[in-house]
Amino acid sequence: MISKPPNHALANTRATILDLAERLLQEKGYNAFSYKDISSPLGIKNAAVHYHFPTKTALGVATLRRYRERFQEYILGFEQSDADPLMKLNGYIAIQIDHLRNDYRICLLGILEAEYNTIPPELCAEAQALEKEIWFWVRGTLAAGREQNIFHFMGTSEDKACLISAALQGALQMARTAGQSSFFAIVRQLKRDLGLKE
Amino acid sequence: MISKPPNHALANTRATILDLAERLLQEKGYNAFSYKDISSPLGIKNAAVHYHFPTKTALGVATLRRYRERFQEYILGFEQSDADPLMKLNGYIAIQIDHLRNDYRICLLGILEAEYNTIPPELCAEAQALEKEIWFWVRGTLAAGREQNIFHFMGTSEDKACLISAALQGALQMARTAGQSSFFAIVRQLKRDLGLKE
DNA sequence: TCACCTACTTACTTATAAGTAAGTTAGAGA
DNA sequence: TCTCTAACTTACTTATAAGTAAGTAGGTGA
Repeated sequence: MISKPPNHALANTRATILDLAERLLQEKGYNAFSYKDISSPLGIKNAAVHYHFPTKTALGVATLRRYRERFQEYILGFEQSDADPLMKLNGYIAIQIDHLRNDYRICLLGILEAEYNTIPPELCAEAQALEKEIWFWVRGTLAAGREQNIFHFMGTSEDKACLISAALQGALQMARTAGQSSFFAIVRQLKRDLGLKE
Repeated sequence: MISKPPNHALANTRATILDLAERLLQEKGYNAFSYKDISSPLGIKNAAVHYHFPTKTALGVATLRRYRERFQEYILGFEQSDADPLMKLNGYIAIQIDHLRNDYRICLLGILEAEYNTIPPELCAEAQALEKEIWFWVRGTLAAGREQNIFHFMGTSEDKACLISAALQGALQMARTAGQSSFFAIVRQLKRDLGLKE
C-alpha cells in the first residue's frame, strides 16, 4: 500500500514553502529574502525549511522548476483547447496583469536577470531555460497569428517575440515607479503595433 | 582664498566612490553590494566610505542624483546642438548599448524597480523622479519626430514612450540570459515599429 | 608655531544571514 | 507492541553586513 504523507502542522509544507518562495522572489528578489521570511509566516522554524530544501540554491531551483512546469502545462492547455493566437497572447498578458494586481509582483525572469551576477549559477541556468521556453512559445504564437492574418507586423517573428517579452517584463517593473497605468499603456501600444483594433 | 582639497591617496575619493557605486548598482544591484565592495578596490577602509556617505541610503541617493544630473546635461547637449529626433533616439539607444558592452550592465531604473520593495524609500523617490524625466524626454522626442515625419506610429506618443523605455530596460536584462543578439533584435524591431528603414 | 580641519584608520558593536548537528514526536507498517 | 521514518525543533556555528567612536596624520590659515 502507498503510505499517505503524515499530517503535521501543514497539509503540504513543501508546496507551501514553494508558494511563498515564488511570491518572495517576485516581490523582493532572491537576495532580499531569507529563510525567516518563509519559516515565520508558516509558523515553523528555519531548520524545517532547511529540511525540505537544504540550501537556498536548492529552494530557488525548485521554485523555478515548478514555475517552468506550470508554464508548460499552461501552454499545453492552449494546444488542447483550440485557442487562436490572439487568445493565446491575451492569456499571456493576463498572467502579467495578475502579477501586477497582486502587489506589483514582477516576472520571475525580471528579478533573476536583474540579480544575474549575484545568484548561484544553477539559478542562472534555470532562468536561461525559462527565457528560451517563453520566447519560443511567443515566437510561435506570433508567427501563427500573422499567417492567419490576425497580427500584422514588419520584420521576423523572432525579433517581435523578443520585443514583446522584454516590453512586458519592463512594463511590470515600470509600474512600480510609474503606476499601473503605465503598464496598460504598454499593452495598448503593443497591440496597436500588432495591427489590432482598439 | 578658497582652500584646495588636500591630496591623499585619491585625487577625488568621493567621485571615485560614486563611480564604483554606480557600476555596482548596475552590475549587482543595491542589496548585493557592500561597503567592502567599494573600499577594497579603492584601497581604503570601510569607515572611509562611511566618512563620505554616512549610510548606504545616502550613498544610493547621491549616486542616483548624480546620474540624473548627468542625464539632464546629456539631453541639454542635444538641445544646444540641433540634433533631430532620430539622432536623439539613437543617442539614447547608444547609452544602452554602452551598458550592454560594459559587462552587461543594466539600466539603473531596472534594478531599482526590481528591488523596489526592499530599498529605502529615499531611493524609491529618486527612481520615480528619474523614470519621469526619461519618459518625458522620450515622449517629447517621439512627438517631435512624428511631426517631422521621421517616426511613424499609431496611438499617442505617451504610450509609445512607455513602450520604448520599458522595452529597452527589459532588453538589457534579457541580454543576460539570451545574449547580446536579443538586445539588438529588440532595437531592430523598435525601429521597424517606428517606420524607420533598416 | 599653533590650533584646526579634512580625510582618513583602528577597533569595535549589533544584527542578521545561511547552514548544521543532535534531539523529539507522531503516526505507519510489520 | 515495537520500531522505523518523516517532519520537524532546539541550539548552536560561522560569516558578513551596516554602522560608530575614538584616534591620527598632514596640510592650512591666523
